[in-house]
Amino acid sequence: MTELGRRERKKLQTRQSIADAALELFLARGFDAVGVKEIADRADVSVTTLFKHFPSKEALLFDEDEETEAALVAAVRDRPAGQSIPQALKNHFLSVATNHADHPLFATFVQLVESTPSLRAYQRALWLRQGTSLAHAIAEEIGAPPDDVRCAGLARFALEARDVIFGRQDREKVAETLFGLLEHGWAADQQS
Amino acid sequence: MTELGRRERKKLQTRQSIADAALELFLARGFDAVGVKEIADRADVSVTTLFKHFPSKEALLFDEDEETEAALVAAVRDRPAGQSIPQALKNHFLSVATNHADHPLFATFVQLVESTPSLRAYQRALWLRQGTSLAHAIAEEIGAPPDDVRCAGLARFALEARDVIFGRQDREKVAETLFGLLEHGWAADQQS
DNA sequence: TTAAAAAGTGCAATGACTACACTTTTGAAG
DNA sequence: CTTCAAAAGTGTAGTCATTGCACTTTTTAA
Repeated sequence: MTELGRRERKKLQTRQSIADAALELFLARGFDAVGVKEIADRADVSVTTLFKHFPSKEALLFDEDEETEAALVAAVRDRPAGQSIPQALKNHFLSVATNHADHPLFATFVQLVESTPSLRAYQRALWLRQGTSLAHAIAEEIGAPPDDVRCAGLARFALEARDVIFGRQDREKVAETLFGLLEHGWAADQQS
Repeated sequence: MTELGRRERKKLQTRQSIADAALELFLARGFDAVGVKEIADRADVSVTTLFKHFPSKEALLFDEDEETEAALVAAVRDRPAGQSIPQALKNHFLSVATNHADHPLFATFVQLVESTPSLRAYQRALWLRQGTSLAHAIAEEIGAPPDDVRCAGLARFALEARDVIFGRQDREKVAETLFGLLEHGWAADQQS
């Protein structure tokens, strides 16, 4: 199933070297204080090659986003019977957040992103893209047309809530409050 | 009250020339196809001067934002008695949207922003900033502490809703749906 | 009248990103 | 095993937004 030839392996390895170099340098000295050239040097590739693997400097930090998106959709689709969609999303975000809190690097990573405007913007853009997939997943789940406004709205509100949740310390309580807000309106004239 | 000396007047005039030149060129040829140099030339100022008036190329298009923010806060604060806050916000956005729909330039402007990623990102960042003022206004209105999570959430959801609303044609219906979602949750354990 | 603050200028630099023309490596077909 | 086209990588030179600097010209206010 995963038939990777030498070529593909080397390519992935190069990509990984670049991403690793970037992460280390960014964490050590901050996003704006590190130039693309320096990252390329440390990964022992040319700047041109770096940009063949990543579309922008910001992208160097955000790699595993198909997984994130798949997990998000799965959280909605595979939620336990009887659980509402907002509930499922709330639980998903909380579990992701606490999972990450284990990883010691992660706190630093979040801090880096939060403190760098251009990274925040980039991350938001990525989330927005996930918004449409999430909206589709929700729509399918309740048997609505894929571009249903209600579903699109819930999706965007939920992603917005995630943004707020990750920025706070008292996640549990915040999540409860925000998704509570959505839960009632969602349940009002919709079952599931 | 509005004591503007010659100096201030000239400064404003320069600023306006730049903004005008930028708007014309961007509308005519698109954001990415117009260089800062060209704008400066048309406004008959140096590039250096341009950047003394505006912090970035994107900022050339978004000028009147203190007004926007003030109007937003006012919409909440001065809403008719008995009207809920989500209702007030919904009405505000709809009236702004239809007001703008009159102005023929505005449709083109919206189109320009929607179709240029870097402009969308910039606009979102501006809205986020308004989010905190709006949250404060809401909190004050219901007598909550200024950093109340519930209010911050409602504020962000509302601004998100605005984003969706402006991107659609059937604004009225969309607004009804989205703010309906918020209305119920908001009313659930909160009066006003 | 005059000196300091503000507005504007041109120049040179930085840093992200791209186009280009080039070399090396690799997969696969014969 | 040879060969050859695609893929991966390189270096150079460029564009474009943005900033620092040292400078000139206004404008204000004492």
